[in-house]
Amino acid sequence: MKLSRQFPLNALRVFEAVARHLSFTKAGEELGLTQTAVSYQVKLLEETLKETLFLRQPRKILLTEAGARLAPKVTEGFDILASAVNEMQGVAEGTLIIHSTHTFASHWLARHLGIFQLDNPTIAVRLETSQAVIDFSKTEADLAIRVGTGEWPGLKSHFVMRNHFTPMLSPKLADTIGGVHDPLDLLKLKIIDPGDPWWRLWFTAAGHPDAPLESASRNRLGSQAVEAAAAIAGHGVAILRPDFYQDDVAMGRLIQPFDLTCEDGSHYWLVYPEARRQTAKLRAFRAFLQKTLPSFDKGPDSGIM
Amino acid sequence: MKLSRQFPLNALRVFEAVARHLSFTKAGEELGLTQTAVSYQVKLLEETLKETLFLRQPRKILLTEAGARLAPKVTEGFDILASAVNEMQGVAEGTLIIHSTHTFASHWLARHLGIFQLDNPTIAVRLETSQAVIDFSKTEADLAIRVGTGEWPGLKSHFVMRNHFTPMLSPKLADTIGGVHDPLDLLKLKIIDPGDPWWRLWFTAAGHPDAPLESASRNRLGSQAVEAAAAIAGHGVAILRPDFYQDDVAMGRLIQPFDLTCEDGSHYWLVYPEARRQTAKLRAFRAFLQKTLPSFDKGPDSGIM
DNA sequence: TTCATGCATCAGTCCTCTTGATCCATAGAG
DNA sequence: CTCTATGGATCAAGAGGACTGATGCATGAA
Repeated sequence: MKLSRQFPLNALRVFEAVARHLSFTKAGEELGLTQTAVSYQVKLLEETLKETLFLRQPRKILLTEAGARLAPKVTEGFDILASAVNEMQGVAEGTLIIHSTHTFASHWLARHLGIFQLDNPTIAVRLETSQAVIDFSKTEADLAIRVGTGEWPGLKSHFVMRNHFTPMLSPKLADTIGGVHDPLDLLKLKIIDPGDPWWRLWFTAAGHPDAPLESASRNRLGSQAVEAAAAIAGHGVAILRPDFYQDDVAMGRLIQPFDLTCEDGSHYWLVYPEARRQTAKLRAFRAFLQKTLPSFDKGPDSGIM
Repeated sequence: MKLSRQFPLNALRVFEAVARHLSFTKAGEELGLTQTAVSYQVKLLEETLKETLFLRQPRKILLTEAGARLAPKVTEGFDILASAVNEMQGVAEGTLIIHSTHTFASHWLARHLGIFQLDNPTIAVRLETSQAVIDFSKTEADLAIRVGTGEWPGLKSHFVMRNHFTPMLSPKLADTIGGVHDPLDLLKLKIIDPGDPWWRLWFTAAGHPDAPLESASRNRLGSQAVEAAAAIAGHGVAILRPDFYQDDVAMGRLIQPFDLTCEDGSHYWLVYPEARRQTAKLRAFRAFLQKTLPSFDKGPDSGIM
């Protein structure tokens, strides 16, 4: 209780309202307090300052000289505080901070965010990328795009898209072996990061669970972009998310030899703290995904994509 | 508790300190709170604003963008509030508001206040006169000079001077009857306000309780100055406080024919609310009276004057 | 006179605020 | 790499402050 005694801010706030209305009762109405409470607070302030602030005359009150001198500056002070809070909230509402993996950011968000910004010209977007799973309490972010199962305690998550993958390579490389027609053809080429579990999953799905793959332990975290670059350069076959490389396919830099795609159970999700669900910018972003992605919020098992 | 919920001012104050120190613990020390209390208040504010203000990282905290935007303006707001209170108190301490009867103000205070102001150049004096007994809760005043018995509930009173009186008249008028040598000589002249009870008291004290005086009921409240003016103009004999007319005596405009003075039990007192006893300006004023008036604070029965 | 208005006072209640203990994560020292 | 110090979060408990409703008082208006 010490704080309120050192400097009775609430009493000062009540005083400010009373000074404006020149009425305890009216000030109480403005503040949602009873006249009794107002009287109490004013008295408290007067005792703290050791100055009489109001002259209580029957049926009306007047400011003393001290009170009259105090009131305008107090009003100014509270105005600044109020506007500070308002502006802060306004600005905060007007900036959307997105954390995403580098891959998703560069291959999907970067390409579609323009639509969001056209639809929401008042919202500024800040896009941050990081491979690590961010902690909303330690990092400044309104939302994040994460890969996982969609289960994170305390966070609300919406399904964004499946995280499927399939081998991709440059058409020139395919030509060196007369084209890729069978999954096993791939083994004639250099496999980029053959230790990636996705390879085993894919070959298994293709009916070749025993395909001879080196089982190096290297994790592919964060390297999909590098692998893609290597594949485009013709250094080998990479296992990639085809969605993300449609441009490269269209430009003839990559081909997807098989329709077969695989999944490992983890997908892309939009996540944010449960409590912020209702902010305008979040609603706007959800609406944007809804409009742009047919699969949005439909769960990993319902959508086709 | 409603006020603090609508807009948690104390939490804002805590936030301000934390933002300056970038430390919950240090802010707590500044405010005289524990780290726990600071943590609680910050959390409260964040929940109210629905904005994270600090990023809690191990062994240090950072302001979020929202927090960084909020902090400087909040500091400014509190600075203004603090300076408002300080200035108000400074000004209030620097102004002494005296309420006095018109008579005492014009005949004693006006003549001696110069000394007080020389001794206390930092204190501005505002002198208000009124016949009515003022109510400190309804009128703005630091102290008052009152006539009475010295007993007022809730007020501290110091004896200032006896309220004695004696007949006074113009020397020219005295000459018209060959000088005033015996109290009964006065009856040869016009008595100004013969209904004034002071006349009866004085004649009784002079050994003539049966002096023939008209017993008009008119009260002399506030009219001493008028009576004096009439006496100076030679219109008759007035019963006055000799102290207040020493100048007129010195200038030959009035004479006090008899040394005998009377009292009616009421005297001049300095009064002020008990609670304000220790303010600097009140101490200064008491010291001034002490220095200037031998009778000050000695009680009506001890002093000679 | 009687009524209406507006503040002060009082006693009681609710719940905010604060504390102290404890836990946890990390940076830095050795 | 282990150990220690630092700094914040969490928890339960308790004190005391803020608020309410009823009542009283003084005054201006009808």
